[in-house]
Amino acid sequence: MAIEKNIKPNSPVTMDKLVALCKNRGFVFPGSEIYGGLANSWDYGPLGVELLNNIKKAWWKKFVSSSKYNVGMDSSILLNPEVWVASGHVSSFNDPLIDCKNCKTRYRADHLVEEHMKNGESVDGWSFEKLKEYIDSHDIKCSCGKKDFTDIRKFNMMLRTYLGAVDSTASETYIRPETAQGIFINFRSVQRTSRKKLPFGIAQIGKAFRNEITPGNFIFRTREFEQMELEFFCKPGEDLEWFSYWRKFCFDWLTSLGIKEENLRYRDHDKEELSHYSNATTDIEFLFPFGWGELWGIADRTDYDLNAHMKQSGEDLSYTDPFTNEKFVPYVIEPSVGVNRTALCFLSNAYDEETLEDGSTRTVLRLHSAIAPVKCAILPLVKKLSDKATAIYEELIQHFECEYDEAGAIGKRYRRHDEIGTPFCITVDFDTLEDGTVTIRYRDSMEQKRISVADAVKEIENSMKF
RNA sequence: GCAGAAGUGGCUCAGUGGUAGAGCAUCGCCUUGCCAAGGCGAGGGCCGCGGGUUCAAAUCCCGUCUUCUGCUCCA
Repeated sequence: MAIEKNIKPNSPVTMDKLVALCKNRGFVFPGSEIYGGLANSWDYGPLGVELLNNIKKAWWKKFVSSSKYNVGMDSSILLNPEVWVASGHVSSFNDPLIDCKNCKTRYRADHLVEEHMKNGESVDGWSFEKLKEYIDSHDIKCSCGKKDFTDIRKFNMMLRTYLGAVDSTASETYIRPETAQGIFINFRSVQRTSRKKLPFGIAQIGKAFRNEITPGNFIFRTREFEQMELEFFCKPGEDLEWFSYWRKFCFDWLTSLGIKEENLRYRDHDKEELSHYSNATTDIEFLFPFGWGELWGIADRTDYDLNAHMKQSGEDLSYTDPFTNEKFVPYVIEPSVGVNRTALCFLSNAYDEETLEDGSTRTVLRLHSAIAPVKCAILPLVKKLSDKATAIYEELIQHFECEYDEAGAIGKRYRRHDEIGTPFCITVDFDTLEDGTVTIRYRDSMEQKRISVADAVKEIENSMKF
């Protein structure tokens, strides 16, 4: 990245620094690197996968395990194509694209025709054949002067694949662009088996794929990404109340894990911006190094999805209130957040540089213990203490993620762990051989104290609560 | 897709026609008794790829690929 950007006045973080740190320390690598790369794909290394897992664990704990309302599920990535007809994904994102074979400029065929007709008439509903015929039979040229267009092709945001061994006989299907539909189509089964009464929610973590025209900003927008979604079903009329509830719940989850409030804001969509299915939508935005960006979308989807699936499938997805016998189609509140985007949020929020008294600079990731990939580093003060330190290391990895490092000066090893966000370092010295105590050193304050190994374990485990 | 920029060891880069370099990083040994960069040594590059010019190309020319940034678009 050529341009250094930093729009956060009091933070030293830039995208360049984050990308470099991620690559150098094993969080995130450019995808398919040895083959020259693949645009906007990223692979997660040893620290990156821990970070992602910790984020998912923390979300699941708050939204599922410790929630009295919600249950989890895991639906298939490949679904019957009818699902996407019902959801509107097949029809409503279907641009007719046409390319000039000469200069490679890309146009939207419908725009070309409308522009040529110059009467403000809409060509909505025209078939691709009709559009192509109009273009061929009229004097429509590319801006390069040539009239040599490709056939019209539809651009759909969904990635497609074929089920079945032979392409020609296989059926075309889609790779899911969101996890939500997998929940809606299982609504009845989950409700029946979990015996949940309204209001209740179904949560899912999983990958989704979108053929984005413009991906970018590192792991912020990629064609393959992971979502953490909750579909919360409630009675019509109670939806706006629950909408507010989850809106705040999501915000609090972020701040409880150390995301600074000044880096967060709500952005309510106004009426014109609302999608066709939504009553109300709020984004929780985070101040990324490149500017404010959507992190979490909380939408009141009304009964749109369940109705659509009822219509498409002919199945009854309504709910009967066991107390009143009232039968209705539930409304849905959907808080949806991207895992990868959240990882970028945590990294960016945690990144700090400190100038110490001796004038040197310390890079430190102030990650919450629950999120930090490594909770504790075990460091022998000098190599002679390796045996004892190794024994302690082997004990501690039974409790949480630890790293052992004996290379180089002690101060250098502290700094290495500051840089990857390790909240605690345990140093083994000669007193350890005598009385079993170690030095625990804190990433944020750089202070240290004597402690028994057992107490250190307790303290570290405590710090992971949120 | 368009426009701009860039591709030389893991990273940052120097090298503008004549045997591929530096710093940092990595690894080994020594040193090191608590906040990095002390000593010695080692590994690691078809200079993105292909073609051309030349006695000779990382360097000049043409093509191509890839990446990044911006734009178009966006549930």
